[in-house]
Parts: sequence; structure tokens; C-alpha cells
Amino acid sequence: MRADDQQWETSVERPDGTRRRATIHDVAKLAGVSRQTVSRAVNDKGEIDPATKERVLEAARLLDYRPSRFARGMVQKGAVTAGLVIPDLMNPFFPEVAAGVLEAAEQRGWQVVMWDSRIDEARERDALDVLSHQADAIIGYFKSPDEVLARHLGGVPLVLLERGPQQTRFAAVGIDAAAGLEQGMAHLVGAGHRRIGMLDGVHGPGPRRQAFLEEARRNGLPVDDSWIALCAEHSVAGGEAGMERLLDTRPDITAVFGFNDLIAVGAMRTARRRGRRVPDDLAVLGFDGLSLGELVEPALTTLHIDKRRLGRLAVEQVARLRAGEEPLRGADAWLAPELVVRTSA
Amino acid sequence: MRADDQQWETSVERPDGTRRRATIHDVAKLAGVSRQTVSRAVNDKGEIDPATKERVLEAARLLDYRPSRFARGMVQKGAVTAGLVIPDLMNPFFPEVAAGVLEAAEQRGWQVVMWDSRIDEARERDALDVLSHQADAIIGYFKSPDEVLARHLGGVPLVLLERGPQQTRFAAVGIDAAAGLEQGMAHLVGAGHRRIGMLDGVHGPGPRRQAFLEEARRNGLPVDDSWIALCAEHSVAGGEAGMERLLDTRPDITAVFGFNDLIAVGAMRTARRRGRRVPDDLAVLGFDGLSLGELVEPALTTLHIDKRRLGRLAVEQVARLRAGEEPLRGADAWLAPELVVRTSA
DNA sequence: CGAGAGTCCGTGAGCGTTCACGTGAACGTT
DNA sequence: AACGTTCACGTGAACGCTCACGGACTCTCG
Repeated sequence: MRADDQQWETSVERPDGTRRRATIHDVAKLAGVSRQTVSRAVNDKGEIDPATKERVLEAARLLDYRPSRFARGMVQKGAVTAGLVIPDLMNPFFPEVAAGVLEAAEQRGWQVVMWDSRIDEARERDALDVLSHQADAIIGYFKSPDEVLARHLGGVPLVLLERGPQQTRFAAVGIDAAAGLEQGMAHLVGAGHRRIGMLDGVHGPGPRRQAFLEEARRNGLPVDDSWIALCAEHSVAGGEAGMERLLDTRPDITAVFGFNDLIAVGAMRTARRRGRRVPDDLAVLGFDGLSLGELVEPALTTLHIDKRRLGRLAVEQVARLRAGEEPLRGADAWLAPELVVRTSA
Repeated sequence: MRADDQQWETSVERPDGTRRRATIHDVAKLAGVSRQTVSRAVNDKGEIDPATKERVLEAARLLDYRPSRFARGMVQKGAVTAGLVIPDLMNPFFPEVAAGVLEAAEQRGWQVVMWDSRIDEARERDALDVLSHQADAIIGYFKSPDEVLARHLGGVPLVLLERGPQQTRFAAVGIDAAAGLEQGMAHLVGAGHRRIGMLDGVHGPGPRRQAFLEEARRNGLPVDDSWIALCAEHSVAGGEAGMERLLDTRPDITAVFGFNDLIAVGAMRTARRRGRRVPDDLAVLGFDGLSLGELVEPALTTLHIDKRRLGRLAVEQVARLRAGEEPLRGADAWLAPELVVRTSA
């Protein structure tokens, strides 16, 4: 085999000398049959002599022919592609949501193209610009406001993850933070805690903080901003740093609620490093229910979310949008967390 | 607005009464312009009067027109789609690899459609059947042998993850288990360990076990199958169960090497539950370098892999295949793990 | 006032498939 | 011998879009 054999085999010469991918026509010519016969061979349809079929396939192999998915899509309708935009694949929460999306999509025969926005609004827009051209619907977490999304959406249906109904005019699925915090606070207050802090996430006052404040008020606890510290990132390190600050401003807290499990784990680590026993001196409550929480010490008490279900629900929401039906609203689209009591609180 | 307005607005009636999605032609007709002008408007090209552009966009909005990505793809070449097949999104290892793939793909302007095979060969084949039609190249973990892959591939370039050069004729990128085990074993033996067991993964004797045996021999340690237990799944639970059996058959071990970090963590838990202190009574060594390992107690000593880099490398490998270049072989495509000593060993 | 330039818009062709037919040959049936 | 059937294959059209043209119209300026 000569060195340039591969070049010769895998493409076809143009009049201008450049090379292009082989088309069905090239295969037909080489095999001495019509396009239709090539189509029959490669698609394993009937009505073809086994011998010619073999000859066609050989020609296809030689030219490294692969049907254009675009040309196919033109004529065969029904291939659905959903876009999925995830803010941070390193946070174990999101792969699990993604798994739910993939599972539901597979069942429906859809495919999903994935995008990691890495919590960057510019990358969010890039994702939308691409996916609005390449996907039939988009599911995802977005920081950008509705108007920006709409501008980069070009009319493609969108299902937002965890953006409250008051906060968006798009269809959405999410988590009922209030229902979660109610359980969580009841647990902490029931254990005698009155001085409860919160380690909030980076995106400013969201539903979780709001629910936290609401429940604190309902339980007659002292509430003001001094009980809340912001974490620069939604990670263990972010939680560690946030907890440092919270303990500085509020050394008297006896319990802390973490925006998510990662932050809560960070809080535990800082607390112990600073000489507080968990849960005896300081109770820690997480939010997410990562399996990681069972592995740390002490095991993390948390408000568990069925993340796979959230993903499946998002796909169902997309299906409704596509069918022209009303999207799910309220409790059907808003999952309630479940308190899982382990040892950290 | 009447109840059927939405129907009317979002689709176009066919002669036979059914409805289809609006095309560029429908928009042109409604706006009283030509297809080309519609194209100019929706693609934000120049050479169009702002007023007519507005009129066209309004018509497009009314008909809920979105350009067919297939028709676009037909004429505008260059959109590359890669398929990524992951065995288990719940294992934190794989999202990190995926993140690397997504990162590199984004840089090249490619998109990636993801598939979770959930360690099921039938699902692997489904993935290939779909992706071979919809993707320009495929990256992934596969259990199925080469012939099966080839049969469902239809000529699409494939880059295998972690399948050794001797084990496949496809291009691949992976991890140099031997280089890792050399460091790991040196560490354990250097600490005085002579009776070292292994918790192997579910897929039978792979490179990691082979490297383990090799190094054990090189260090003059006793080696036979009694020092190895199989884990039914690559998870903490799998590691726990495997460790139970290993401690039953080999109560005299002083160190154990886990197939991956999850299994190693499981091993630690079982060891401690059975009254052995880690690392004093039993040293535990992991493989993967999940960030989880820093969080458990004691912190896991492990052979760390740059998983993102592995993902990026896979994309680079695909790029080579597509360019007709020789794929990377040897050290360039086979990442060496790095021993990260923490406290478990 | 006519030539040239600029602005806006339309026309035909072509992208690579598949689908619904149409055709011709070989074979059997009455 | 005339006719239907089956098999293997080919032909034209259609899918929805963009690109390279070209045409009409307005504006400017010598």
C-alpha cells in the first residue's frame, strides 16, 4: 500500500483539485449502479441482489462513504435533538440531573447535545447561539435574564431548570425550596437550635435564601444579614471559606444551613478545623442529597432531591411544549425535597 | 384570541389537512417577499431594508418559523458533531472526562451528543446505531469487542477510551496503569507492606489487575488469585462488598489496592467496620484521584489521573483521525497517573 | 442629463438523500 | 401463446435552505 493510498481512498477529487467527501453518487458510479441501489445496500433494505449489495458495500468502503446526516434529515423527519446546558459538570449534582435527562431522552428516541457553560454568561450565550441552530429544544440552567435568553433563542422552545415561575416567562421545572426548608428548619428548631446561620450560594438571594429567611421568621428566630455568608463558589472550598467568615461574624451560631451539600461539607470541615464538634457544637444541614454526603464524617443530614427525576421532568416538559400542550406548573413541576437525617444535624 | 389561534399561528395547513412546520417559503409568502429576503432577515445579513426586515421577522414570529437545521447543514458545511458514550454518569470519574471532551470540543466549535450506556452492551449498540447516523465521530467507553463495534459503526471514526493498543485496532487514548501501579506498589512496599490485596473491577482481568500482578511479582510479593477479590460494581457499595470477601479469604493482608477510588473508599469503610484501623492496620490505595478522596476519612491516597486531559486528548485524537493523520500512539496517548499521598496509605 | 455607484430584492441552481413510482427481464400458469 | 408475478434496479421529484448572480430602482456628480 502506498503512502497516499489513504488519501485516494477516502475522498473524491473535485474539478478544482480539492477533495470532498464521497456522496452516494460517487459510490453509485464506482459500483456501476444507481443511487437508489446504493441506498438500498447501505440501509439494508430489501429488493437487492446479494451480489450487487456486496459490490456496492465494497465500493462504499473504498470511498469511505458515509451518508450525510443532513441530507437524510431533510427527507426523513422525526429526529429530535435536545440541547442541555449544565453550569458545572464537576459538581456531582448536575451529572445526576443530566443522567435523568439522557434517560428520558433515550426513551423517547431523542438525542441530547450537551454544553458545559461553566457558570459563565458569555458561554451561556454561545451555547444558545449554537443550540438554537442545532437543537429542537433546549433544557438548562441559565443565569442570564429572560430577555437575553429570548434574544439568543430564536424561537426554540426552552425549559429552564430551577428558575421560579415568578422569575421567568419560560417553562420551567425545579425544586420547592420552601417545602424543603420547612422540614429542615423544623428539624433544627425541634433539636433546640435558635441561632441558625446560612451559607448562601454565589448567585445572590435566590429561593433557598428566601425560604430560609421565611422559615426563620416563622419560627421566631433572629434574622438579618449577619446570619448569612456568601460563598464565592458552590464547592467544598467555597463552603470552607464562607464558613470562616460566618464564624467570624457570628461565632454564636449553633447550626448552619448550606446552600448545597458541597458547601455544607466545606462548612463541616472549617467548623472542625476551628475546634467545633459536629453536630454537638454545631449542626450542619445540607441541600441536594449527594451520595457524597453519606461518605463524609459525620454523615451529612440533608434535604434530598431526586435529581434524576428532575431531569426526566424537564424532558417531559419539553415534550409538552413540542406537542403544543400547556407546560406543567406548580407542584407537578416543582419537586419537594425530602429530609434525610444522618448525623451532622 | 380564539382557542385555535395557536394552531393557526404555529403551523401551516397542508392540502390533506394535516399541519407541518412553517418553511422559509411560508414566511416569504406571508411577508410578501422572496425566500432570499427571509434568509437575509433571519440570518441578520446586510442588504435589507430595516422595515422589510421587521416585517419578515414578524411573519416568522407569527408562523413560529425556525430554519431547518438539516437544510442549513446541507448547504453550509463544517458543523461537526461528536458522539460521546459514557458508561455511568453517576461515577464522578466520567463527568470529569466528559468535561474535558466538552471543553476541547467547544474550542474547536464542535458539538457533542452524549449517551449514557449504563454499562449495558445492548445500550452500547443502540448508542452506536444512532450515533453512527448522527455524529461525525464517536468517543467512548465500550465493553463490546472490536467486531461488534465495527458492525454498528458504519465507518464512523471511533476513539476508544482506556482500551489498550493490544486490545483494539481502533484509535484510543487511556491510562498507563503500569506506570501508576509502579509508583503505588513502590509506596506500599516502601512502607513495609508485603501482603497486598487487590479489589478488582467487574470487567474481569484488565490492565490494572495485570499491572498489579506484574508489580507484585517484580517486588517479590506472594501472588495468586486469593489476593484478589472482584467487585460486582464500580461503586462504594461494590467496594464494601468486595472487601468483605477479601478479608474473609485473606485476613492477613496489610494493604489493599482498589480498582478505583470509589471501590477504595468502600474498602476503607468495610475495613473500619470490621475493626481495622486505616492506615495503621490496613493501608488503602485508590486509583483515579477523585476529589471525593480528599473528603473522606482518612483521606485517600490514590493514583491521580488528569481526567479532563484524558477527555481533551480524546478530542485531539478524533481531530487527527478526521484530518487523515496518524492517531497518537504510546506515551502521547497514554496518560501516566501520579501518586498522591494522603493518609490512607 | 446621463453615467456610475449604491441599495434593495428576486431567480435559478445546487447541496445529498429517500420516496413513490416505473421498467424490463425471467419465470411460472392456464 | 398470452398473461400475471416477482425480482432487481433505475428515474424524477421533493425536502428546505443558502449562494452566486442579476435586475430594478434611487442617488450623486460631472
